[in-house]
Amino acid sequence: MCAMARPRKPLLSTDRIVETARALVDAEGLAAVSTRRLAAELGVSGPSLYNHFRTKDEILEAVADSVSGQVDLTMFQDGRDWRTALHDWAVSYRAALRDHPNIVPVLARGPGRRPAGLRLADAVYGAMVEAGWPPAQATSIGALMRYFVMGSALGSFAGGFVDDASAYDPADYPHLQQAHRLAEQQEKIDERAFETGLTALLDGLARQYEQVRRTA
Amino acid sequence: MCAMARPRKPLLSTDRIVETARALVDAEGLAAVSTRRLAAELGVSGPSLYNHFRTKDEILEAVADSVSGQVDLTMFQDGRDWRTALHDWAVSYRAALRDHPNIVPVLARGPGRRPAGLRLADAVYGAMVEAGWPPAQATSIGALMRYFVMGSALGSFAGGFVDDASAYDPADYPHLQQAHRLAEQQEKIDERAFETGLTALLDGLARQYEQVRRTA
DNA sequence: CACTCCACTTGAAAGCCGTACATTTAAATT
DNA sequence: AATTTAAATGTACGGCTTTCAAGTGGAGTG
Repeated sequence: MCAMARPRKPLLSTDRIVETARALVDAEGLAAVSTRRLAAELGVSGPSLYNHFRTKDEILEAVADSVSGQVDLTMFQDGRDWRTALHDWAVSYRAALRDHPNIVPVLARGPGRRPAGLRLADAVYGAMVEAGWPPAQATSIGALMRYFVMGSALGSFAGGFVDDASAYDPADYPHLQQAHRLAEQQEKIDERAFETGLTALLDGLARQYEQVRRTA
Repeated sequence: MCAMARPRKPLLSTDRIVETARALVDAEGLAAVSTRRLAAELGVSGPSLYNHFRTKDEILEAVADSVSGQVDLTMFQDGRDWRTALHDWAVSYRAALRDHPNIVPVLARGPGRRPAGLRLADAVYGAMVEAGWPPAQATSIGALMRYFVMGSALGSFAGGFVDDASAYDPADYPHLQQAHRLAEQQEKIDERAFETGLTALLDGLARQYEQVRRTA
């Protein structure tokens, strides 16, 4: 019987796979992405994917990279001062993660060998050095900003406090009595915590910058 | 034939399961923990675990919680000023994660309903309020500190940059030429980035604290 | 002491999963 | 025209989590 040979036009392309996978991740979460399910979504049968990717993980990495690619980097070329650029970058970074919260765990594994992820690190590092930071500090800044943005994404919209009040015995957490009620306003809390932390970080870095400049 | 009945003394206990699971995670990573493998490690057969936990995920959550429980919290009762206490807490928190890096992805999903995780949040919140921070800010501080510590753990010892130099085409990331070499010194970079970021965060928060105190 | 009930472990099995492999056919290359 | 390569397929293997009925010893009640 027909063993479905090579079609006139390829049914699959890496781009189509990544795009469909991203849509599936966004809509139903990481756990919903199985090779069979994704293949079905593409109108294709299971192992076909392996003609375009060596492994399922490669697909997820590609999805993650496509999200990294959505982070705006133009602020590093506008002649903005380093502090404003860094702020805007963090906000844009976080916005990209917020748009695709379900892929964050993959992204959080670090830049790895993903081109767009590396481009992020490169842009920050370059801009900081150009702004006058010593190379070692510039490296640190890239890393610590990533820590904060990733942590804020993972800890919040990827599921933080449980909103089921019955999960808490108020007697056990005396101070949280007020705080847990806020679980329902989780979004606002996260937004505020992110802004507060970002401002604090940048204030603190500005202080270090002055010291560095003074001794140079 | 013998269908292995109820033994004189229960072979399993939730504590023994959690302890063994933690050892397995530490030694071989999250991926090595399958119900069968864990059961084998306990000298028991597969589904026996389900007499003590409803799901595998519950086991991992328990492991994560046991790690949260190792975080020192005494600094919040020593009469230390809030800034020093916060610093010491962050360091202790990170140290606990560093001791069990493989469970970090589970921990990063947020405190959920894990008792020890909630106790952490409670302690920080309470200490900040007592130090004079307004409740809303205290909540933010607990969240943003968690963001930073978790992000730093995930982004670094849970696997960051790939150390295979062939992964990078230097032409693509002009500024990273120097930086990527440092992948081999990853640990030192992470340590420094963490310290730099923590100091900056605390400096920034101290500044906000002054403003808050002044207007109160 | 007899008897019932429950706690604990088990083997078997259902229904997923990722992926290796040989196979088929069309396109691309020589 | 002959040959190589690319894309899709069906089948299959081994692993996974979890369910379930069944068996058996201990604990509690009469």
